[in-house]
Amino acid sequence: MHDGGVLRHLFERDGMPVEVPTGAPLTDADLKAGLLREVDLFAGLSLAQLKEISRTLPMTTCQTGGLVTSPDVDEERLYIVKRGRVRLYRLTPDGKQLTLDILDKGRIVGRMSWLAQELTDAYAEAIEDAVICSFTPGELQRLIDRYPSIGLNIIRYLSDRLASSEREREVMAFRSVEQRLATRLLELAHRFGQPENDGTAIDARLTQQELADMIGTSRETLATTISSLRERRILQMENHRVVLLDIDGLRELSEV
Amino acid sequence: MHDGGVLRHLFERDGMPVEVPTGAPLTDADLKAGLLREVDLFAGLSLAQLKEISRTLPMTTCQTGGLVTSPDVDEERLYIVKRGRVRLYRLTPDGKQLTLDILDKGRIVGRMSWLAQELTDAYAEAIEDAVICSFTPGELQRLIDRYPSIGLNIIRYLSDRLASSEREREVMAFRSVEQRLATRLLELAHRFGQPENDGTAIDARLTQQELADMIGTSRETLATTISSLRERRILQMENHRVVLLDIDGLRELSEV
DNA sequence: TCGGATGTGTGGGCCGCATTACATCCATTG
DNA sequence: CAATGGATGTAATGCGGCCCACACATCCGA
Repeated sequence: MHDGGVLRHLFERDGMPVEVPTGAPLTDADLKAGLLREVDLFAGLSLAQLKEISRTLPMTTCQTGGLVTSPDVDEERLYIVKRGRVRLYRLTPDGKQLTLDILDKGRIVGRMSWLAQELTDAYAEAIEDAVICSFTPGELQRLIDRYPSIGLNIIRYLSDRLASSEREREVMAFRSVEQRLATRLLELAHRFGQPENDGTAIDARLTQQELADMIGTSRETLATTISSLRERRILQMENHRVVLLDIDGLRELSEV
Repeated sequence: MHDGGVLRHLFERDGMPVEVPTGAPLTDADLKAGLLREVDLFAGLSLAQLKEISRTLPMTTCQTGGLVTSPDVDEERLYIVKRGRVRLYRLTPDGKQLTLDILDKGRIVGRMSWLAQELTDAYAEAIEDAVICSFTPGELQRLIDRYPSIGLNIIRYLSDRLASSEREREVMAFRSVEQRLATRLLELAHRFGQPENDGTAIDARLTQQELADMIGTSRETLATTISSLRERRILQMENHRVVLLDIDGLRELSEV
């Protein structure tokens, strides 16, 4: 098993203060309002309203590798990613990880008794330096009372997540590793892809272990699958960058 | 593959009117309000408000085996189960089914562009005679405007579903068939169990195929797993009824 | 300069499970 | 009453993928 993550967890669990929502709070109101603007949760609000909101919300930074939150944190709180990327994952008793989602700008995680149970057993780790903003349940309640559209935005967000989560269940149940990998790479390309001379690069540093955790397989199996796809000129992968060379071929694999 | 479901789908797809929200609408306002009362969605509303609501909502019946709705239905609509049980499942291109959830009293499914994408690719089939009530997006919007607590109830509901869906992803990724079966049986017992002289019976007619679809395995593998558990005096299963004899043993299996 | 981490590539053994192929054993229904 | 079709039990076979055990490369910090 890949012990990096696990050991870090154990370490941090053992009384070490979780190092995270600890960065220096940002101060510039306009900057903060600008960041909020890109958040789906606040879609439909005016800039003035965003400034109003941003005055009250603490915004913190979290550096790569830090835990934004974990099941061990008792406090109920909702986190919104403003900048950077956060990996949401579950940890099995024997140390295996399953990455549930990569959250970027505008996405939310958290746990509140009356909302968002999702994080009950999931860890959230910054995989890039991230700017995070967070609420308590009370603050969120106030916001919803004042701006009802926020409630609707939450509904929309949760139901998107639910739809894709249930799609994943089917994929895990019936598809081979190669098919799951193809599916996942296409999705990553859709979300983080950028054209490159000879194909589409996925703009994220990914180790093979991380990819394996996303599709629920072992590091070794993933490596041989990648090799096979590389031989077939479907993709290439070097120093943590994946470049898709034959999107159509990949799509064909994923759809069989 | 078990073609019962598939053939029925094909049949119904081919222009046959989906036979479902077609039962005679119920008329007694008090009865309807009583049914609404048990629905989480309307938690927190007074009986008078429920009567008010029930006047406007169509309530229909759907008999065992009927499809409440399917991805082929274009209309956007939200369904609430009042009576009976509805099985929510996905269908793969090659005819395999994965049961996502069993919905009973008070649970909702549906698809709306601004809410509840969940049903985008899922079928909902009554596995017992059911009473269903449904909204259009407009009606729901009106209800939320009038009774904001409904919006919060939806959020709570979706986030529950999301949490359990993501738990399922982990289970599918890492657990053996026996472990998945144990986990699922415990969950079914929790939701539908009733004590019996020698154990806990699961109050639902379940074929082995249906159980297999719930945990994403084949009918044959499930049969041998059941046999093994039966030999170990952990459960018994006869004419579509499962009785758990050794809950602790089962829990031990599921937790390893 | 030398370990020690950390990431990658590959091969062999083993086992879980999908698949295939039957054989019962009902419950219908003609 | 046979006949049909659904649900069940079980055994043989093959393969995908996990686990283990390496060999190697790169990038550190001491």
